[in-house]
Amino acid sequence: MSQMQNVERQLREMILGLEIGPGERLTERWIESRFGASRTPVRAALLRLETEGLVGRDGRGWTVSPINLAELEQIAVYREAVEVAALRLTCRLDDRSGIDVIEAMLASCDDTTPREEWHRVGMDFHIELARLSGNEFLFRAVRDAMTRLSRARWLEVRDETALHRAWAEHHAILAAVRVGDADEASRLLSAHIGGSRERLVTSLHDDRRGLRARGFAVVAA
Amino acid sequence: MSQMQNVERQLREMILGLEIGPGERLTERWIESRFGASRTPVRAALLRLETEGLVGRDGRGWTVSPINLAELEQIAVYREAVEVAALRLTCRLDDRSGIDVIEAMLASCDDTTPREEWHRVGMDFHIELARLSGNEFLFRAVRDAMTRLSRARWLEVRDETALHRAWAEHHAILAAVRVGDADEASRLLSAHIGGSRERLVTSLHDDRRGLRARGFAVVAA
DNA sequence: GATGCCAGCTTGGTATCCCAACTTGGTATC
DNA sequence: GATACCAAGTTGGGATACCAAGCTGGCATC
Repeated sequence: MSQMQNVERQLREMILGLEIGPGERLTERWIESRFGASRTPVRAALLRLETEGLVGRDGRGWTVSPINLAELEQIAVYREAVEVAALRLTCRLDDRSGIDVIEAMLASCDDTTPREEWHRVGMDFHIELARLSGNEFLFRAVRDAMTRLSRARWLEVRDETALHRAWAEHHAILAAVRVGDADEASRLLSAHIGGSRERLVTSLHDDRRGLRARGFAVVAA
Repeated sequence: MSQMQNVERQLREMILGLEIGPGERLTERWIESRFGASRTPVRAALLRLETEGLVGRDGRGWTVSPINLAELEQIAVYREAVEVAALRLTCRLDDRSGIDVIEAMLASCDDTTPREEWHRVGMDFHIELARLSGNEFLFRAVRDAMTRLSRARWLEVRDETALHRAWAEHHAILAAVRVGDADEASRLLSAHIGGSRERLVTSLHDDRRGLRARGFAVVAA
């Protein structure tokens, strides 16, 4: 593994894992010493992460992108458009056996599974579902949207009931895809994403004070 | 203007303008000497252009992305999803006066306008229409898709009639948006994009031999 | 004590150097 | 003539040196 990919991967993990807080300043020299790399791979990593929206330029200098409420709502609209489009493509495929793999993925979570794993699988559900469509651009759009959302997603599900409801919705979507009912699958997916957005925005709004107290920059809608 | 942005912009223009042929190899050192910059900004530019899909890695080394017929078809599906989503958002806005600006943009082309300008305005129509939605992600998705299509678009319109028909469709879409008829606007836009895809693919298929003769790499569907 | 100013430090941007991996061309060997 | 092999060159990845701009802290001035 090259240094470049290494720095990129580790830095992304730190940002997504909130080990570096949203809004925090980053200096190339700090990253350099933190990961034991020189500035060349550091800059490459920053340029990449910038296109993912995880870091941004702050005049001179770099900043971990703040959590932006308005942006999260826009992403929800965006992902609904691309996820539904991908889903409709998938429903028209002759071979939809790929949903079995996704079904198995969902089933891999049980009561003993740590919360963090549920989150990851919940995201992967949407990503893999989009991948089934075979359209590389729709897939990437969903993957990138989920990446951007992932820092905020840990806020979303606190209670078990909401989590299990989401899982039931995932299964229902797969069932509709299995029988090729594009309209029903789309309706379910739209509702699922809408509900997710709703919970996310509400939860984030409620927790803004707490986030700010932890030093995280949160931009209001 | 910093060197970094300079190299990026000039290199992008050369690639989009087919001054560097699809499939051509690029070396960092050649770009360096060509634009009188050092390798640092060159590499920053390449990393950027890679995320735009204009250049790619070829094992070790860089290559101008070939024109990929399958990719173009996938982009057409992708852009239809995001453009229609953006259009529907726009139709729900209270203030849709932005379409006047777009209308004026269309009107700026007449029989004396060079062919290249028609192309640019035709692309900008879709980009600006998406911008009206106010959704940054849908807007960027459309802009990036149009960028990727732009190298192939010059193939599309040879005859005047097809060009004028496209313009008529543009006007019809705007008219539907103006009165807030989302369903009609979406239908027209979908048909417009579908027709565009059809002509593009046909034209590209017919010209593949010619493109290859010019040394351009073209990947079949 | 408030304020203006300057030296020094920090920062990202750029240039340049080094290196390992790979390519290439020629050559010695059979 | 075919082939194995080696030397020289090329390439991208990485490290480092240097620079201009901007920030900071402290000192002189009022």
